[in-house]
Amino acid sequence: MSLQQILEEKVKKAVSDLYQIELPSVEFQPTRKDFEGDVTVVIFPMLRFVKGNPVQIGTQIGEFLQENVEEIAKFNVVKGFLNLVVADNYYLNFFNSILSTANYGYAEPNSKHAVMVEYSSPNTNKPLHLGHIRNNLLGYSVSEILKASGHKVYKTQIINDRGIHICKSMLAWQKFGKGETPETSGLKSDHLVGKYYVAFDQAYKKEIETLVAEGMDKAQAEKEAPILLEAQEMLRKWEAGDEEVVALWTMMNGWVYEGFDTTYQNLGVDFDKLYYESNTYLLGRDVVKDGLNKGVFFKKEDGSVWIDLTDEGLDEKIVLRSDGTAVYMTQDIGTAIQRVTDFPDINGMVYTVGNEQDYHFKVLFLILKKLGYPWAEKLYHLSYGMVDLPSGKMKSREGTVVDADDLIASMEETAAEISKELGKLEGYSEEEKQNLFRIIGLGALKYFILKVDPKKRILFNPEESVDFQGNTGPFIQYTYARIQSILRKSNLDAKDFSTALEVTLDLHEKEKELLKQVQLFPETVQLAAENYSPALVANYVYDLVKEFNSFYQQVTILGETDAEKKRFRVLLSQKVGEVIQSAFRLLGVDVPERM
RNA sequence: GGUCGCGUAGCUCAGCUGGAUAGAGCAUCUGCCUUCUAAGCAGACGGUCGAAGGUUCGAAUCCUUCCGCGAUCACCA
Repeated sequence: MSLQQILEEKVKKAVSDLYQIELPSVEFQPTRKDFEGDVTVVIFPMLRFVKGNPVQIGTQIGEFLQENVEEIAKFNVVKGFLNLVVADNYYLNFFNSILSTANYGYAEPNSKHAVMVEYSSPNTNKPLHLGHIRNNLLGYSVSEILKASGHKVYKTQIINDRGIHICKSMLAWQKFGKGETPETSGLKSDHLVGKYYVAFDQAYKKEIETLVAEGMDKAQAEKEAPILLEAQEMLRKWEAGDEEVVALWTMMNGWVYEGFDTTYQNLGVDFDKLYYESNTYLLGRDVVKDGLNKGVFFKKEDGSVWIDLTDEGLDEKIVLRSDGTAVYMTQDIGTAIQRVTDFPDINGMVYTVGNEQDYHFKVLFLILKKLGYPWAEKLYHLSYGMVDLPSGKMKSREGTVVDADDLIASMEETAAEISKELGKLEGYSEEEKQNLFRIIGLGALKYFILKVDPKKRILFNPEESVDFQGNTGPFIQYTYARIQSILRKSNLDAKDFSTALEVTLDLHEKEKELLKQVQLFPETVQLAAENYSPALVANYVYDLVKEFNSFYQQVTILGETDAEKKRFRVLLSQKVGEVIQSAFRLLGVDVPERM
């Protein structure tokens, strides 16, 4: 039973004994730093039931608790706030109880229903950029958080491997590529494909210019530029299964996948199952026809199929074109159903997709509900804000993107520069150093992105890039490394680490604060899972680390002469290190032994 | 225009189901390495919580209106 649960009962008992009144609930909050105490009971809400002076009521309840509850050592009352000082041995007992707990803070694996998390839905015509990085990191982290909260999780990706965009890259390569391959060009394979996507756009723009110069109006030129018509023709050929086009498509998509794999690997994200739109884009059509019979959808005169959502305050939405072909919505309906078929145990899906698609998902979920799928109630759009540059939106075609691979590389370089300046790595091999720079560079990047509430947009300034000091990944990693250094020097053996501590120890104020923060970890994991928010984990671990550094500065650990006190401080440090590592694992960030 | 989201210190962000004097980091300034890693610690400076009303004993938090920024409202994805 948690402290708060114990106290809630006791406060109710106090009020019942003192005033013969049954309280429906009691309001607690952590005591503010400027007052003495650990937990505060707010008296104001009780005044509705208990008439009287809040200070007097608080004092009487405080006296009752001090006398009747062994966990309460002292109390004081300020205005309507009853501040309770919790006894040291309560915290020591708590610490003993988690001393040997592996994966402290994580719930029993697979104790909750299975969830599928979709993240990263790239187009296959260009390399990944900073926007994809946010998507990937968020989706991966939320998956790990859901796992830690007890869910079984399937990570998935929907790869948009068909459509006009990839045809543009293919056509430009055919026209201007002269048979260039990743091998002959020396370019990373997805970047090579991206190069031709840009080349297409340049050629297209030039053709429009020419047409406009010849007297055509701009809108018409944009529709009739020969190279665009060619690309559209190529898409038709692809849909018709033209061998040559399909072979080119297979080859160039292959290049892109190879490049994506490297980027994913560098980012440290992975997937349990892949879905390709080229396989699923026809899936939804039968379902739509079914829904048409059931009256969920209706057909217009031209043969197109729609759903009327005006009762829900939305518009009409098309689900099938007049020529019978699928739109985005159709294929998403199909994909959702396919996933439930493939993984019958899932009871919920999370779509990690930018907030520009809020409306799409609102409609998609409504349609699935109207089609009568019970699991439609358990769908969640993890909507996140865009990553913008000071110059505005990132645009691949115009080259104003922060490339994922470049960014990762530059983070590692910065980590290397700083490490070199600080010069603490004597004895490390070149390989160990490189590995460390990767851990730190990626840590800085991932933390920078994940600490922000997902729904807020991120402004990324490449000039200023990402900090390595203050509320940052490296700051937290540094604290972990310091703790490991203490553990190496502590000369304690395995038994010292597993034997329960004397509960008669007097706690230093900093030790108590640390224990309180450690105690919050399990509920933080649950809260982060409920809110699909890695930011809660990031902020939690930052507070923990700040608290530890303050403790580290003020209290000697290895220099302590009392053996039991020293052992406690080492063990406490070790536990804090464990929690840092566990929390960072939820963010997909590694921790170093030294730095 | 309709709908949705956001607006907190110069900048980047916290602030749980309403509670005490709104908190961090960066930047600027001041101390602290002959004790466990100074990527650190301690402190100073910095706020009409976009604006106005309302609910409440109490509002950054809930409600309404307005302002600003963004997204969306395609037989695009």
